[in-house]
Order: sequence, then C-alpha cells, then structure tokens
Amino acid sequence: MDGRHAGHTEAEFLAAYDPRAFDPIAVTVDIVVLTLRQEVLHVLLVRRGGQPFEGRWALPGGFVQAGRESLAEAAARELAEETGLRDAGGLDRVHLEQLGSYGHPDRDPRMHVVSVAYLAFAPDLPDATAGGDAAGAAWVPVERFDPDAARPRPHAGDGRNGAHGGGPVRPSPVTTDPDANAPGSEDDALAFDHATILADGLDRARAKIEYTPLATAFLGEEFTVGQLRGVYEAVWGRSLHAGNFHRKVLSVPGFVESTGGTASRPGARGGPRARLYRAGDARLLHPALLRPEREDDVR
Amino acid sequence: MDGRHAGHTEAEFLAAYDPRAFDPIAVTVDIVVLTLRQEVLHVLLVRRGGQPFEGRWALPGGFVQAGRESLAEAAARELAEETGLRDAGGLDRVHLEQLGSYGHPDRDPRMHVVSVAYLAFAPDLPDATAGGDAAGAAWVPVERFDPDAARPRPHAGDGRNGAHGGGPVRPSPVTTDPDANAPGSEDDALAFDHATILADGLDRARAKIEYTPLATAFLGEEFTVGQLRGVYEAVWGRSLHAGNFHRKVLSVPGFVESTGGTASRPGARGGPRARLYRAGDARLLHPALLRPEREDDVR
DNA sequence: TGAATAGTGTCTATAAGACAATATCGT
DNA sequence: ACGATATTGTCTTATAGACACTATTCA
Repeated sequence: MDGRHAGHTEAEFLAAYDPRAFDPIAVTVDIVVLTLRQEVLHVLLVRRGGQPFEGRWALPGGFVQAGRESLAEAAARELAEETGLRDAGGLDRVHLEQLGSYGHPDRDPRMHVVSVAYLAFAPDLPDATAGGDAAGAAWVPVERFDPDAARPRPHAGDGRNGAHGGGPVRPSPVTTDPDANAPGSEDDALAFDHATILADGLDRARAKIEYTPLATAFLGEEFTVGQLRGVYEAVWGRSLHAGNFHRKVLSVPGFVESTGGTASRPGARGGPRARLYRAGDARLLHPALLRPEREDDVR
Repeated sequence: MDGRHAGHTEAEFLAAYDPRAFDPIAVTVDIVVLTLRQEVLHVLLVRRGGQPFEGRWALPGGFVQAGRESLAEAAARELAEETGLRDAGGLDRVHLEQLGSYGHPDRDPRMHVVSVAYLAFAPDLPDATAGGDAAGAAWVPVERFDPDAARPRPHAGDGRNGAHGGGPVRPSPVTTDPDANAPGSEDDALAFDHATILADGLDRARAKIEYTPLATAFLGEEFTVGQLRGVYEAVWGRSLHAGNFHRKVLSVPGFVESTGGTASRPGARGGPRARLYRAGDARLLHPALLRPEREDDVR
C-alpha cells in the first residue's frame, strides 16, 4: 500500500506529505538494448564520463524525472537519446518492455538508487552516438558478457559470421571514442550491477522469443524465414534445422504472413530467392517454438 | 546508467551528489499475496487507515527504507508484518518474486511514488491481522477483482467449494474489522492502481505454474496429487481431467517425489487414501503443464 | 449398496525432430 | 557444373487429451 503511514503518528504523517524528511531514494531507468549486427547479438553500452565507475562501460539510462514521466516514458526517452532514434518515429519499430527493478542499497556507492531496468529489441540501427554525457557508445557482442555464452554452433554454424580471415570473428565495438577500451577484455567489468541486469535481460530475451513473435522486432518490415531463423540462432546461440524451422514458423497461426513478394536477391552464397513475410497479428505463439534443450539444462 | 549526469555541469554534479536538489520520488513495495482457502484463490488486502483512499482496500505494502534494505528485503519485511508470519520461520515456505514496477506520476495524488510490486504464493495461513497502520486485513477471493474471472467450472466443477446452502458460495472476507465493507461490491475499487497490479499478479501466477513447480508453494510439506490438482483448478479457474493430470504430474521429472506414505483419511466424499508427495528438486517443468486453451484465447 | 475419488490402461490427434528430396540461383 | 539455400515430404517418437476401467472408502 502506498503512503500507508499517513496519519498514523505525527512523524509518519509528516513523512508521507514531506518525503524529504526521509532519506531519499533515487530512481533511474537502465536499458538493455539488443540488436543484431551481421547475425551477431549486440548490446548497446555507453562509457561513463564521470564518477563512479568513470571510464567503465555501462547500460544506457538515466534518472526518472519526478512528476513528469512514467517509467516507460523515461525508458523510451533515454532510448531515443542514446540510439539517435529521436528524429524519425523510429522508435515505433522498437519493442520495449520492463525487465525488473534493482534496489540493493549499496549498488551505487553514492546513495540508495533503485534502477528500473527495461529490455529493448531493435532492428539493425546506425552506429551508436554518445548521447548526453557519455564518453562513448558502442554496440558490443553480448557474448563477451554472457556467462552462458554461445558455444560454437552445434553444426552448420560456420560461415555465417561474415568472413574476415579465418578464426572466430570478434567484431570491434563501434564507438565514437576511438580511444575507448574494447569492452570484453579482462578489465572491463560493467559498472554497478549492470552485468546482472544484462544477464537477466538475455535470459528474458531467450525465453520471450519462444512464446511471442518478438523475434520479428529484430528485423525490418519484411523478412525471409531464413532471416528469422538467423535471429533465433543468434539469440539462442545454437543453430536450428532449416527445414523444420521453416515449416514450424509457417504453421503457427498469426506468427508471420506472406507479403506475396520474394527477396530481390538470394542469400550471399546462392540459393533460390526466398519468399518475404511480415509480422502477423499474433501476440503469443501457439504452439510455442521451444528452445532445443541443452545438455546441461536445469532439469 | 545510474547517476550518469555526474560531473557534466555544475547543476548536474550537485544533483548527483545531493539528490534533494531534485524533486524526490518515493519508493514503495506492494505485495500480491495469493493463497488457497477452501479450494478458492484468495488475495490478502488491507483497509487503508488514512488518506488518500481512506477506507478503501489496497494491497499490503510500505516504504522501502532508504539505505537499509533491498527491494526483496522490504517486500519480505512487509509480508511478515501483514501475515503474522514474523514469528516462526514461516516465511521459508512462502514463494516471493518480483512482479514489476509501477511509476506513473499520478498514481499517487500526493507525489510521484514508484511502487515495486512483488508476488507471493503462500500455503493456507491463519486469518489476517491488521498489521501496522491498516484498519483491517482480509483474505478476499480474487474472483471479485478478476476481469478474467473464473467462469463456472467447465465440468465436474461443483461440489468443491464446500457446501453452505446451495447457490454459488461467496465466502465473506475474514477481517479484524467487523464493520469493513466487503470488498468486491460495487463501490470497492482498490486504492491507487492496485487493481492493475493485482491483475498482473494473477496473470503471472497463472503463467508461472505452467512451467514451474510453484503450485506446490500453495500446499503443505506433503500433499496428494488431488490437492495439487486443486491448486491448478483454483488458479486457472477451470477443472482438469483427474486421470490425465495425475499421470502428467508424475511423468514430469523432479516435479514431485513420493514420501511413501498415504493420506491419513480419504477425501471428504469418499475414495481410497491417496499417496503423499513432496515437492521435487526441479526448478522448471519439462515438459510444462500447459493451460487448457480458452475458447476466446488470444491467438 | 451407491457415490465419489485414486490410480492405471488405451487410443487418437498433434507436434517435434531427424532425414531426405527437389528446386533455384550465384559463381 | 558446383555449392549453398529454400521449400516440401516422410517417418518416428513424444505428448496431450478423451475415455474407460478397476480399486478403495465413506455414508
């Protein structure tokens, strides 16, 4: 119950109506923005320009403006500022949902800060620009922060990452600050408890595309079944059987609907032109696309 | 990113280190405590003793103590205070998880209050006692606040509610304030946005027992398959096929494990003594117990 | 004895996954 | 022609749900 101490004792009465009599708690929003770049799952990070954790990478976010915006509005505002989507109505195509709140009293060394985390799925966006007071912004492969990192794709999983030289490709972060340390090295733990928040966001994302059509939020308006499969493979970190996936997607009512068109050009390595689809009107997938079990899955 | 404006301009610097320079936001926790009483799903409500919404029913909760407790600790503390479980380690058997945060600037008329909602599953508890400053506390059937109210059980759904006279039984709330209006009448909308929070909690509960063994949290240490089925029927608001349910539960690895014993006395209306089980060690159900689809389900 | 419940067996429809086959397109 | 991908077909196995049947216990 909110403000429940009102009117009980004099002190509580005052407290309820003059919250400054309490030690204050600050409220921020932090956003786990996920996107796909070259078939690899990336998260948007910013480099802190001030103390604490100066110079470290962190999730984008900021204070909620008291009395002026809801939590979702604050998250959308911060997201627009950090992704440079403020201009076009580009945010329409971004999925944004609340992830959870983090409020350990010591998570920020300065004071008690409660952070309401949001999770966003975005289509491939332009390079990040350091918005506001950040010293840099970058799309970083989540693998570097993921304890459940994608192991090498079980099979047929090569050749999808674009070909540079030969070994495993580790795309460098695109950052507006050329001197930024690449996140993901030894000394690059995320600021605050953002590693926990990111891990929770990844868990949520992996679960959510099982029973919702939100994987389509990573793609453009029109897409092929193969591209959609690429989303699942990148988010789950495993390769999927092309034939079974194809039939499964088309069999779930409302998941995708045909546009009638076909891709202008086939895949980079040949093959027929794939048919194009757009997201359907389903909000839930029935039946769901269950993740293939991992050997060491929780029972 | 928390406290991100630190060091950018003088004003922002000060703001980050002296948050009282900002308009403050208060942080509370509110808890949706669900339990089963006589096979009916109930939620714990308290009657507000002060303004605003004085006299209305609300979810139990209260302010987070800045710098002294985490969100989960605050929720556990409030839960103990309101359920009278503070004494025994009785909270051990209660499942408590974060539900979500609610922060519309106008949700509390006095100031901007962000509420972090928690969801609790409790076994049958003693009657509620008005803790702290509440004017009353009561276990109330959720049906009265549930837009997706359980329709009459599809079949075989009678006779389970205990028999008073004949018609549909509407148990009165057990409250320490005998003059309290029974919640659920016309003029009994919950305070604040608590109707929304309760609805979200019910949605979460209904989904969660599908893929986790948390339905066992509504029961005692040992229980029969029939009692477990009663939990599902009460939470989902539909009756389930006894035979199929029985086989299904026993076939999911780690859901329940046999104690070897049998119930001391059979069901109220005859039948053999059922075998007893306790919760297994699974954290997720594989495969899940899917809800029977409703005719008007979202596609 | 009759009613109600516990527990098991059987059968059918659906879905998941393995594998195969064919068609199409770039190089 | 070759290699890769798109799409469809087939077969096997697992699962959900409907229904039936036996055993047990209270009234």
